[in-house]
Amino acid sequence: MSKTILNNYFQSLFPIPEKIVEEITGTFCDFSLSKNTILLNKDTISTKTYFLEKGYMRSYILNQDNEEVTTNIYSAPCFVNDFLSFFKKQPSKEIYQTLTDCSFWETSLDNVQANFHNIPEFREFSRLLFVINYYKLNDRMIEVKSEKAETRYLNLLKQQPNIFQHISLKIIASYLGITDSTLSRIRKELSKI
Amino acid sequence: MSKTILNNYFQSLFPIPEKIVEEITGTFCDFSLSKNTILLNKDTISTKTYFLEKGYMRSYILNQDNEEVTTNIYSAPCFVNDFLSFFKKQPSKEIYQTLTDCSFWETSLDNVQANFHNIPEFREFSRLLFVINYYKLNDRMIEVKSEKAETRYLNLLKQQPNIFQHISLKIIASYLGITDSTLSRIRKELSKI
DNA sequence: ATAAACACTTGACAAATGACAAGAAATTAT
DNA sequence: ATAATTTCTTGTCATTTGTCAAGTGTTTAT
Repeated sequence: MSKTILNNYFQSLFPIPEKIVEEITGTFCDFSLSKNTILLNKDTISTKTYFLEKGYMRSYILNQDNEEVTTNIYSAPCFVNDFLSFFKKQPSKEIYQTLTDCSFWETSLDNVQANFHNIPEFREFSRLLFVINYYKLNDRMIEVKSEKAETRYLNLLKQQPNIFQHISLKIIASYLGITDSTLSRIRKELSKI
Repeated sequence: MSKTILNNYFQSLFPIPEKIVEEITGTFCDFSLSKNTILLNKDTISTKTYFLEKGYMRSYILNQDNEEVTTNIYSAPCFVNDFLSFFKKQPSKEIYQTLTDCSFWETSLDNVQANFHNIPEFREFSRLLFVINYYKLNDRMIEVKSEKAETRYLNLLKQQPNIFQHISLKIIASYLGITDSTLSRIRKELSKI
């Protein structure tokens, strides 16, 4: 299994000498999961960091009424982590589930720690990954507070058109913070124009 | 000016030997701002990291209609950072404003970088700060998507009762993602019970 | 091949929230 | 001390979104 995609991902955020990238990704192992499989369940501690090389995933929580609320959608290539669970060794509140067949790279916390403390470039990379993730989440937060559902749908359609080919509208609706009925009506309205 | 509060904050998240904490905070300088002053304006690059020792702040953005949307509320003691602007040297999209008289500690990116690469304990501390901030933001995201305004208000009242003594309801409403009229009605309804 | 489960749409109605305007109360500036 | 500004409340009405239930078409499991 070639590590090209994984290695390129490291290069894409931050210029890192190829030798160092190979040192970082040396401990990563690959595996695959089929559609609708749970990668990380709630109430479990995440012991690995995951890189999604191919496929689509989501994370979701169950609210008081046991309804699923999609918290994030992941399209490869990207890292998939429950930061709190992985770094603080706490039980995850969210469930991470594949939405298509997926292939991954994983490595352990020990390896991440070794890289974090020994490889300056990896430290910078990790921090950048945090900054970018935080910023994306913050943007979504602003959007959900200040835009109505139709605008949020249109933004998503523009920013991640590919997910509509692979993920059900029910899940996309829950990601947008609306019901599937409402999303259906929004799409109907927009199709009239 | 005593660095006790600042030093204790470092100790509170992660056990760090006192000598090392003093090494970390050695480069921090203090300053004060009066109420309703802008600490960091939009379209500017954040060159400092800030620790709010005393007082209350908020960050907000201006939406298309030039309305203020409060993105975060800060109550001392805590770090106040625009991560993307500070670490990626990009213009900030948000405005950071004091809501009461505030006192701060600040240090430069160069100092943060030196600590990040030279002091393992600081690296761990920084990462933990990111993890905690991300997790809080994620929780708020889940809340705003799955709870109605009244529940969000009650949660805020429970989790941060102190802010209601220092921050106007208009700003709190905008933080909750509702109008001040709606917040006023929610409070009226609740007071009846 | 058939049944079961799921995805999507739609209708009728209810609930939540916003928009706008006006007024009272509190705070701030001069 | 007075005026100006801001904060908070409240009324009326419109808009957005949710709830529940039903129906159709598609996918999945056996």
